[in-house]
Amino acid sequence: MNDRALVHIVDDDEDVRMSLDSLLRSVGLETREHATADSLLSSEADDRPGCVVLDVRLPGVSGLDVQQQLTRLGIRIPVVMITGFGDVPMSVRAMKAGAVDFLTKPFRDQDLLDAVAMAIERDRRRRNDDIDVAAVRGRYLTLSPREQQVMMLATAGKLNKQIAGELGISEITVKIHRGAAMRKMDARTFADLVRMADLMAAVQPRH
Amino acid sequence: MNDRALVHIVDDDEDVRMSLDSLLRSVGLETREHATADSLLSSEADDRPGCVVLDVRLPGVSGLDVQQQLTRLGIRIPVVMITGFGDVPMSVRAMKAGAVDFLTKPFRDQDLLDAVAMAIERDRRRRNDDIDVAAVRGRYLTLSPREQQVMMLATAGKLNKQIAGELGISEITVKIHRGAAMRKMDARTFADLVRMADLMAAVQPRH
DNA sequence: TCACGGGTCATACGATGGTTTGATCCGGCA
DNA sequence: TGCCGGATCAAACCATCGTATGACCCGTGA
Repeated sequence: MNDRALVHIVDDDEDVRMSLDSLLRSVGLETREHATADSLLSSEADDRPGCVVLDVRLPGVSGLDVQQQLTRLGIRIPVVMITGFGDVPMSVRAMKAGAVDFLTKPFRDQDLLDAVAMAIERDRRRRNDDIDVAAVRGRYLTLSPREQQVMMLATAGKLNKQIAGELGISEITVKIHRGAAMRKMDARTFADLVRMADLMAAVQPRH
Repeated sequence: MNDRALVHIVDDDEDVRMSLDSLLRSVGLETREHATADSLLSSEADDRPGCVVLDVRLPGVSGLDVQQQLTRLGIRIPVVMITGFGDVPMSVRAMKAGAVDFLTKPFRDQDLLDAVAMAIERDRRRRNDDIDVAAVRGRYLTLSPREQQVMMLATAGKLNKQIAGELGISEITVKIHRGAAMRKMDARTFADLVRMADLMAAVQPRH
């Protein structure tokens, strides 16, 4: 509901690319064509929702490896797999790796469009979530070290008095840091602050 | 790390069942054999982690339909699909529906054991999460209607004074309800209460 | 009829939270 | 050298929270 979506088409067969391209454009989607995996990987990150339509059979590397590489690079764009020579283990691997769909050629146009629509919707949601988390995290980084400490201890349920004890400072100083944290985090209430702390803790925590 | 896991084997071929049975028992897993989908569906719910090893080809219904039916019934036990006659669309449908894995016969014993182990681990985690949510929800239900209202408004960030205004009661009464909610919810701090409210809101909300 | 739980409220008190004013100290940086 | 942000603290003040005591009303069920 925000930006115009962009679909990356990765297939070494130019005819297939053109065909997919015109199909996707016919429903109002913008597209980029890539003949190789490198072309996709070297394309600059787009600041809008989108997905990748990825052929499994590519010159050099497999589409499955490309999918894995995207994950490894932290590029979490949804992938719709297509292939002319698919087998079950291949499709299962792709789906396990998070593919939105796995279509075997020839597929019906509508099936691809459905898969792409689903992928874009998924990306849109993920991006919105990421934006929220990034905003909170960004504000958190503007806090001074002490303010960050106080915020974490406070949202963990500690009283100002306890925080003061743990940090070896006076309670009045804790209150000042706490107030600054609330202001900088743009938290109207303490409940907001707790939720922001949880939001930051929910993602990222390298297990 | 809690209870002994239970694996349901659903296959109409007795030889296959026995073979799977002995394989799974050989690694210390407990099993139940089912020749039909109905046998599985009519088996009582087990109060321990487990999974289903489900043949796609069953007399009458398809394993895919059984999987769907489990979901529809709210039985969220993980499913490992196996089949002798699998094709890509079938495997994709199963994986989309949440299957842990989709193996085509003949498969290596180790592949099945890996899939089952993964499924059980997933179930264990889900069950632990469910237990936490159920415990909180259970305590929430012991709150009187007023106490529930006050808890929700408080965790939404409202001040006692505002809550009193919205409910048309005095602030002192709000404090009493709030205190009772804290006690009954077993929340040591207000931050705990906020997290409990979020935990309950996170699941269930039929979107 | 009585007991009980739920809901309501007042008074009173103490603990906790939040802000302002004003001040000191320190390290980095122009 | 002087400025600035970060950190520290005190005093004073007010708002808010939390709980205890005691009280009243009401509907339900023993």
